[in-house]
Amino acid sequence: MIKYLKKSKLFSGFDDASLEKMLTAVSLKTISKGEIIFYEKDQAPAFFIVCVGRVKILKISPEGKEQILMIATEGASFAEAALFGGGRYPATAQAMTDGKLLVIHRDRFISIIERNPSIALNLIARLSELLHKLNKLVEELSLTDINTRLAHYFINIIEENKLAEQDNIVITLSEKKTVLASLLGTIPETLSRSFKKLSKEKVISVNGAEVTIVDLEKLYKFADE
Amino acid sequence: MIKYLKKSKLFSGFDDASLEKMLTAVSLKTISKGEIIFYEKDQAPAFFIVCVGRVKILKISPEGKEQILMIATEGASFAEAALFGGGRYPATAQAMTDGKLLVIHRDRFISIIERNPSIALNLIARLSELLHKLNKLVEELSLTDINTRLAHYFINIIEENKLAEQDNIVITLSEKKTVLASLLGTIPETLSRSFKKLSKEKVISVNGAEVTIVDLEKLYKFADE
DNA sequence: CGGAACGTTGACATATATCAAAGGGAGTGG
DNA sequence: CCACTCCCTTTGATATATGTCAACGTTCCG
Repeated sequence: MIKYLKKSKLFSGFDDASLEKMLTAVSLKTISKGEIIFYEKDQAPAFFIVCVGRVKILKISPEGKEQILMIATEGASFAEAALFGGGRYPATAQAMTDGKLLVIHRDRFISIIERNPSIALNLIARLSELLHKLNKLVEELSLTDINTRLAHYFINIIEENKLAEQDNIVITLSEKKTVLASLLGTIPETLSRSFKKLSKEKVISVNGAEVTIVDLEKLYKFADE
Repeated sequence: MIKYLKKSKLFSGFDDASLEKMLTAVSLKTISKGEIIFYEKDQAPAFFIVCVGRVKILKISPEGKEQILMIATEGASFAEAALFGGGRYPATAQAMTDGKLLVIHRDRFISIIERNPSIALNLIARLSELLHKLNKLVEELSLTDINTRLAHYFINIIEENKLAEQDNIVITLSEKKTVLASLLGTIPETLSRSFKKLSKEKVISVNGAEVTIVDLEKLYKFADE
């Protein structure tokens, strides 16, 4: 399990001795595709790190519309914040694939960080990062239309992977369009129309899950609205 | 300044000796109504605690629509998360009234918490609380209509102040309706119509800034949609 | 008293959701 | 290898919520 701890953002950079201490707070859990790991409002005795697989964190409206808050991939942790504020999970977690999770148990973990400020600092950094992301999501949901959000999505990918220099930027969508719709706060039909719109405006061209950036400058212009 | 530190959530419960240590990281700042304390994307050398007055944290769209993320009242801290993720403020802060702020300087504060796990734990709790609130905001923006959001707003106030037992629940709005609109992710015209709708449905009755809950059960029903 | 900010109302525009239908693509079983 | 099914995706017609713009009344405060 130490191997997995090391791969996670939260505990990377620690020496084996520190990680050994963590082990008392950790167990392993196998998940299968579609499985609900926890429901919103469940009691929160633990948080998780993804070793293998992918997990989505989501909210569901009474009418059944789904808003994905984040997708946790390998090495990512989720539900860290549930340990403190209120002790309940603020959203639902569902496995998108089969996989394995590290389960970090609340009480033991807290007593560990009480004595290990550097772990606390890592956690603080992680929570800050989450806050930034949610901040951004709020901004997009409240202040921008879907075309803009889609443009932002591409720009993020381009910047994170430093693709801007290339001549031909091709992005292979890592999510099904249905899932992407939910990430962007909309539904597949609307997303499909947004793809069409950006295509018609000669900003991108789409072929299944392959998106070619035709006009990067225009893409930035779209994102600015 | 120790007095103000004690009043803040972040540092309440500490003894004077611990707070003395904090003083090396703190200075005082006077603000006047309307003043911009920082802009989104500014370099973030510090975070703040409100001693006197009220501050709003907001995002602005290119078209000028404003989304308030939170309103910091006396004792509240804001922009804590900016110290870590990226070092820039993720939103703009503006004084709603004249007031005074404690300014907690980044580098000194970090070196203090490196040696004081209990301060780190408090900070973690605070960040978790913020995450919960943003989570909720995302949910509302993405999944519910304005009538529902307004109902939620009232229910929150009722539950926070334990008003449910009273016969006649009267809420005096602590915000101008323009501000409330921005908090709920909408504009004054739409909010006004929402007030009207809830009034017509005999859920509330409105007289200026005084809102009387006419039918609590119905209010909960509205919030459930 | 007068002006500025706030609040409401109406007519209208627009973005997005909803509903219904149909076309692929991938995988399965015969 | 074909036929079948399931799920994803797209498209069209329509409904609805919310934003926009303009006008007017109201309150607040210098």
